[in-house]
Amino acid sequence: MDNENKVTIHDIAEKAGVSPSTVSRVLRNSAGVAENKRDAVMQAVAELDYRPNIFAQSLASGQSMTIGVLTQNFGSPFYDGILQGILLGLEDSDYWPLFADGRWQPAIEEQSLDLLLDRRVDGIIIIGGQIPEEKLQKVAAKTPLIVVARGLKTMPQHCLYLDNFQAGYQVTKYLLEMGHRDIAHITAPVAYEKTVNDIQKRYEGYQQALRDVGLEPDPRLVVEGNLQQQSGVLAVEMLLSWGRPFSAIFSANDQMVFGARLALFRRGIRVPEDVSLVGFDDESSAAYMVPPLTTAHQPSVQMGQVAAQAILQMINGNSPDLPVFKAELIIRESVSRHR
Amino acid sequence: MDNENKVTIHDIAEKAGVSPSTVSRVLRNSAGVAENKRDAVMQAVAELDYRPNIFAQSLASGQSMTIGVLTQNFGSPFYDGILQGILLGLEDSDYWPLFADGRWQPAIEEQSLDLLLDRRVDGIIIIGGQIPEEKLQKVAAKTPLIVVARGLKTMPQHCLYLDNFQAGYQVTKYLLEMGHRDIAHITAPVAYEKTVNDIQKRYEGYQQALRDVGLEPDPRLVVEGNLQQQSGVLAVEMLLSWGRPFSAIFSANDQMVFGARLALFRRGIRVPEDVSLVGFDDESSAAYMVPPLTTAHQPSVQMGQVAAQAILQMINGNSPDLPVFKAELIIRESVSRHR
DNA sequence: CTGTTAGCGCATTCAT
DNA sequence: ATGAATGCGCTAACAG
Repeated sequence: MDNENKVTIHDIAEKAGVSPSTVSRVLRNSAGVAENKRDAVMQAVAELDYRPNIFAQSLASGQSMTIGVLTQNFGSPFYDGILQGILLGLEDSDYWPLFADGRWQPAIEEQSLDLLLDRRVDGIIIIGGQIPEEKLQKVAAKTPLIVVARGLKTMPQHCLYLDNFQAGYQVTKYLLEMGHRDIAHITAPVAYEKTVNDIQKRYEGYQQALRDVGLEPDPRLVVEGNLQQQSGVLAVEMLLSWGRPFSAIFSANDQMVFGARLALFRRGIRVPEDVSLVGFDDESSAAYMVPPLTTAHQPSVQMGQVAAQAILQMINGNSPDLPVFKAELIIRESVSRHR
Repeated sequence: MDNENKVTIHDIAEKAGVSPSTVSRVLRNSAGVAENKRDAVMQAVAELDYRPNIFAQSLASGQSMTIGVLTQNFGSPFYDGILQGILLGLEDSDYWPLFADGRWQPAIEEQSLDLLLDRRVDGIIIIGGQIPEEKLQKVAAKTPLIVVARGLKTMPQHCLYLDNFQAGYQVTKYLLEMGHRDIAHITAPVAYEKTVNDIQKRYEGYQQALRDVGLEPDPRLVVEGNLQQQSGVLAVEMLLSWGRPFSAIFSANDQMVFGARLALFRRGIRVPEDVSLVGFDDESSAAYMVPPLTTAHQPSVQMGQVAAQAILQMINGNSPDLPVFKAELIIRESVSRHR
């Protein structure tokens, strides 16, 4: 049942005329070895196409040379960006990512985390999710841990996230500067609060921006969706039915803004002539909507990369300083100046 | 440096009053064990929270219980769908996927494949890509292999793909039935032929459909893009500059159709009143474009799931029958009846 | 059915 | 600097 060439460290030791331990030394660069022997070993390795057995290595060394990565959903643009960044950040190291998908389900998430731990990963990167903070603390006590896209109160030194408050503030401020006063907001429901408090933060930023210009946030301008596109459609329907006039909509993510766009289209409401639209996430298709959508870009790839580098540092016993990331407003054509 | 509770099979053997091998037997279910002993073992396992050391298991058994998955690009909708399917298909097994990203670069791809092999994966699923067929043959000779989204001439029994010819044919036929006669097509350039011959197949299906109703394909109606959105914009510009009238555009993927949509918008050409539009892939945002886009759905999740199940079968020594998948036309509002 | 005995392939002492 | 010896934790072949 076994495949692979079965050449072991002994074979190359024999061929190079040295002992197995010496071979191990040159391979791991763990001690000085005479030049000529080193060369002989390298040559033997090349000739026999020797591949170290990673299980034996791990068993003997106690390290798996893998980093567990727990994401919530393959196929989500923001999360995928982080994954790509992690791949980038791990590229020049000898570590390999081991991915697991929590599928937004707490039970699956915890189970996946355990499986990752069973796989004896050397470090763990968790992207978002809703695993209880206590559990994460336990994990962090035993294994290097970085949590991306989620701010944890009790363990900020493990978190890498976007300043969502300032992001929401910034978007709203932009709309205000464009002359809008009646700005609707599509957010996520209270039930999601713990999960995606990112979304709540954006909402808070929105409120603060309004207050800072003397406007009181109007609950009739705030709708809750479930972050999916379809809920954006419903959100606009809801908003319209409430009868409270608005000249702009700020959606907490791009998915819902897509739905909002469609709903407006169905109603014959023009964008941006009648209503301006701003999303969040800078999904790639946002730039190709009709009209192209203004949105806020999250540096997801960079976040992933930083996460990977940070975890490598932690594995080496350091405590990296983790930056807080900022969103960047991407101005396109879905916002017009209001009167 | 080591973490994890260090309870080994010996500890639980001792606690349960049996030998280590018996413990192994009940854990692996590899042989009959007396009820009482089995219970004692299970209890000890639970009490001590025993976690088998996977390195030792792998070293001793020669199996890694992992499936290598080589994709081309995290964040690509179609590929991500396949990944999700693989996760699903592996869910009830004891195997775990090990992902690698080839990033569309042949060199990286081959390197990733080697790394996967070094990790001693028990099977490999390769999604698309352009690793030479000879190399894949070598790999297949040693390790169970499934290639998804790529049809290989010499090893069809390892391939899982969509019937792209019939898909292209079907889309074109639909357009013809809607009264269109001047149907433009956005495909991928010859340079991509080996890589994504999926795209070529769609093109061939397009041509055949035309011929079957007595129309000769007109080269002035065919443009090449690079599969990215931006190239869809350019494609339409090109088409327009050529001056050959057309009433419909069939794009070989959704990304480019998004670009095409934007280009038409810029030119003030209405969809579908002036020009009908059909994409391919059924990206989630296609349904929320203005107007919602007609496209062809590839059962990517299902393909991934089948791939996973097939690889598990191969690992068990069977040769699974691999189905050929069909695309499904998703009719939305971007196509109108022509005259 | 069950305990004993050998490795699996490598890293790492310990001597030299 | 380098070889020999030991063990990582588990599975499997071997006896009984």
